[in-house]
Amino acid sequence: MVRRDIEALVQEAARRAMDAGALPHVSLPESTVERPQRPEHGDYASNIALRLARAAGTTPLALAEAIAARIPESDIVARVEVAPPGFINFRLSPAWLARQVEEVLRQGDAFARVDVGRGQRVQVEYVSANPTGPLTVAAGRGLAIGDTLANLLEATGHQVEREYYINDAGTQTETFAATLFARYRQLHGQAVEVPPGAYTGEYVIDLAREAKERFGDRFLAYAEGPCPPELHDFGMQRMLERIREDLALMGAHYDSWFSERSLYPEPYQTVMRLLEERGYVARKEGAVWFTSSALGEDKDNVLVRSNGRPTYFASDIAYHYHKFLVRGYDRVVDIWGADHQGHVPRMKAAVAALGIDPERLVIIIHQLVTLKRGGEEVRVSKRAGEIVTLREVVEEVGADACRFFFLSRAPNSHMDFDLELAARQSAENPVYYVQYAHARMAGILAHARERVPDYADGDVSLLREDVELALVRQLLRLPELVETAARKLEPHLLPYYAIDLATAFHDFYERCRVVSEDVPLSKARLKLVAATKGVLARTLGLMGMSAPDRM
RNA sequence: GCCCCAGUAGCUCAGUAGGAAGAGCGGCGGCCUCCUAAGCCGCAGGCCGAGGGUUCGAGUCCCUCCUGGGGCGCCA
Repeated sequence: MVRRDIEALVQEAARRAMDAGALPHVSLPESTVERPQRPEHGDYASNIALRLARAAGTTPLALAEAIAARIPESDIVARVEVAPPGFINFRLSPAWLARQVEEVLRQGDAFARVDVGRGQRVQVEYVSANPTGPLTVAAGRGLAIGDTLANLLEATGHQVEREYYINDAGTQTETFAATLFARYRQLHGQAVEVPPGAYTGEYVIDLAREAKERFGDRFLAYAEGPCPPELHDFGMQRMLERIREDLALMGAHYDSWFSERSLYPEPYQTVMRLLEERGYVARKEGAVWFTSSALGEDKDNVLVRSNGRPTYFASDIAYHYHKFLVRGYDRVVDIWGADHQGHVPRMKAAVAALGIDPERLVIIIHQLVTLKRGGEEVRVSKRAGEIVTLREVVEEVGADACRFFFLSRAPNSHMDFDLELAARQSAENPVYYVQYAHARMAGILAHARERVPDYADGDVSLLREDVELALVRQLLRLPELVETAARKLEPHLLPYYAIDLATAFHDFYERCRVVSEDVPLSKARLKLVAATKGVLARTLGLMGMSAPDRM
């Protein structure tokens, strides 16, 4: 990775400066090299002199000169310059850059991999919406973030498991079942109301109709009681199937599906006993509480209701116990919507109470998606029935565009999604800009198959144009970007890189004819195109998007 | 009232462990005899919400305030 190579040169130069007495012996900052925004400042820049000038008792500029003069020779770097107020700027060697095309081709898929994870076991849990309705647009955002994060962690040498947590226990599922049962009875001509807090969406009526066809009137015998278990399970199963279909539409594939019910009686009972033994449990007002206020939280939280039934929070503690202590993940990443934000501190406190380092649990909160239609806000509530489903949006704008759009904003950013705009602007969506670049490359390679069938012996040292080398520079960014995005758990860096890469390619395309009368040059450029196509395809792959050969 | 998140170009948003203000869209003006014009080139557009502080240096860190979103259930 180039940044590391440059960093090593800087560190070596700094050590030499110390040995020469130009710099006192101080501990060197680990990371000083970055990519400047402006090309005049070179390909990489180190701020080491600015950071050490005070300790060295000299001016940043003088220290920069002292260090720059001691940068070891390297075939990577063509020029080292000192610039005010004390930056050391590096310009990469054109010949070395051109050679990297061979390197990218040789490495293939391995080029996008950076083994910093060392096989660490990481679980990524995302979406995990209740099986009480179809997936909403907000779930799509969680999906895009979680799925891409999982890809990034895999690319950085982690052993990744993607999990969907099925909330198939608890009050919400019962309310859902009760609604279904009421609808079922209504379809049989009974005058019953849906229960308070019911899921009033049309889809529950559809589901009741399905149940009626399948089961006839056999549940009417249960008239006055709660929803019959068989109908309840039927409803859950059908909703889950629906969710699986929606996920598949977005191209998400899970390694495991974890049922909340399966936490009972074990490991739930063990967890409750552990918390009790450790003194984090209190009984008051007929309920069992987790005494999180003793751990610095605002308040205590109920684990077991006065009616004897565990809360969602209790399930979640048992669930995380299972993740860490039964399955033994080194790290767990949960992707939650902002409506669960208040749940984060107590979840961390609970994990800590179980003796697990809370740093091992990373909870990424993504802000909610505000849906708009023609500038007007659309309220979305699963229970109230006004729903814009993820499926509707995917069918309207396509899975690739959805993913790209969801990924283009940092999880912490609020997001407006205007359905009309998304559909209308689809031709100008950056996703097409990026995919079009890939299709163009495929087109060129197809065109070349007849004229220059074999370019394996192409000499990449012929690549000397600015736009050619600018493209190579973009290719070399990918490993750095993958590492950064995985370390910071920020998948939104990928779409921006994809746009930069596509821009560099389009620019190259406009200025450089690839397949021409000049056969040696054609061969060299075909290698560049092939390398770029691979890098772009890998970038799109990390985002879970397709890389079309034709558009 | 308390807690979390955000406020950067007309709009939607980036800004890679403080370091040298960006992209896309929209606007205006150019470019197809040629491997895909879903493309390229140029122009315009900013007191980075406000005010203090730390620092050689702040969009980035700290404090106060303003605006918007989310939370503060024996719902999930």
